[in-house]
Amino acid sequence: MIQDLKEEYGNIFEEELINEIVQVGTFKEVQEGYKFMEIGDYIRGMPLLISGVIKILREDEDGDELLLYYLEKGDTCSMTMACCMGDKKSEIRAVAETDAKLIMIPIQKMEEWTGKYKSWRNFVFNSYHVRLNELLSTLDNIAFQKMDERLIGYLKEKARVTKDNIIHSTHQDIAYDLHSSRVVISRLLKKLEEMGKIKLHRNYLEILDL
Amino acid sequence: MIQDLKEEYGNIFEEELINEIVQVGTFKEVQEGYKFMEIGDYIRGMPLLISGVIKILREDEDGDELLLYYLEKGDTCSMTMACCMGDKKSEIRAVAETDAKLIMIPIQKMEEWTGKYKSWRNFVFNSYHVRLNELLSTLDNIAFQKMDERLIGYLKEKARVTKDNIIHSTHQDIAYDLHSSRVVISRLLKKLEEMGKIKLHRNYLEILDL
DNA sequence: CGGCTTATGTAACCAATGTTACAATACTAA
DNA sequence: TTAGTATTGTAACATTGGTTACATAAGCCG
Repeated sequence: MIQDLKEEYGNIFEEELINEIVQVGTFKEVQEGYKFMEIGDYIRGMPLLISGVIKILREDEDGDELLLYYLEKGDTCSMTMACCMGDKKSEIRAVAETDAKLIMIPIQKMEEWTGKYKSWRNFVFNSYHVRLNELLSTLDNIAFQKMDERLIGYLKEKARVTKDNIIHSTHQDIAYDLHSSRVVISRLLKKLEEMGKIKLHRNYLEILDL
Repeated sequence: MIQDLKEEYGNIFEEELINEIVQVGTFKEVQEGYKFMEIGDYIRGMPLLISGVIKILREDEDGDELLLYYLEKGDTCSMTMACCMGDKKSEIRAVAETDAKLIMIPIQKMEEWTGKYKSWRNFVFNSYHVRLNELLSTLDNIAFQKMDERLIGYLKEKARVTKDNIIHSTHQDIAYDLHSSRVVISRLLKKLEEMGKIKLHRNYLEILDL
């Protein structure tokens, strides 16, 4: 754990802070599909992602989903932080998109470290900053783009975070993430295939030239 | 200015911090329609809103707008903070929705105070927190609601922040904020009028029972 | 008053997306 | 192997929202 921590966070956190993290943090290794957090859950701790990808989803009252963004190594969940502050329930769902390693920090430490360590403060501010912009760009996509463009963006982003030009998703999976319907996604994917941009298979698809 | 400041922020900031703000902040009084910030502008300072309402807009590359949320007294602009951090350009446009009073803080002080004053730190964190949730809820509206529901929500919110059941907007104004077209908004407003929820006039409309 | 501008009402039409229904195919487990 | 299930393809249709076009009305200013 110390190894991983130093590798990912060594250059941004002071030695002393790293030591504290080692003492109070708990190492966690989870499999793809593991659900970290559900909407309405009380926050247990704050995650520092070491490796892997976590996807953050929003859901409306009918259970319709929408992918907000991915967390990658070096990221933390600002939503979690935002929730800690107000001692509130989670507004989002967090699911491991790939196998992942992370360190959970007890939420009490957040406030303490914020006064104590400048590097921690910067890290927290920076996370908020990044996440606000991420949310903004998600909002842009939904507000200003049509579904075909959103689909292309989704495939690119997914390929980027998983470092794999093969997208291991069914059409239904994609439809959920984009808050659309399976038929619509199948239709658009078929068009992309006809344009030579992707190749469709059962349960996965290849990105050729997006 | 000291009067206003103490009234709005006296109970959340230490005396000492208030004094610092008085020393380095500049008081500003602006009229409805005043444009604080344009997309691409470099951030000059951070606003502490004393009175009035500021609306925060997002724009896409074609110049299409979208209302993100309103800032009210006691609020500050997290987007601005987020931009300061990265020494970046503004991602949003800020326009006075009503006449407004505010204090501008030089951005250099942000970092300094964050280390020095716990109350400032909490304020900044809380602003991020509030803004993240605000953005989330904007996103919910766009992703999960239809235009008629969004329109009703818009009218309610606008009546709330302006404390006025008369909405002083043309249909075109509303269409811009909701990123829709005038004809669509006229159509939906007419429906709301037929349902007895609002009464339409030239250049304004009354909310009867939304 | 009479012409100009702005705001609103309305119809007809179009495009994008969502829905329903069903067939075809591929995989899975008994 | 076979029945059952999950996935994909596709057609037909509905709905929402956007576009174009034009009429009407209200306010403004000479």
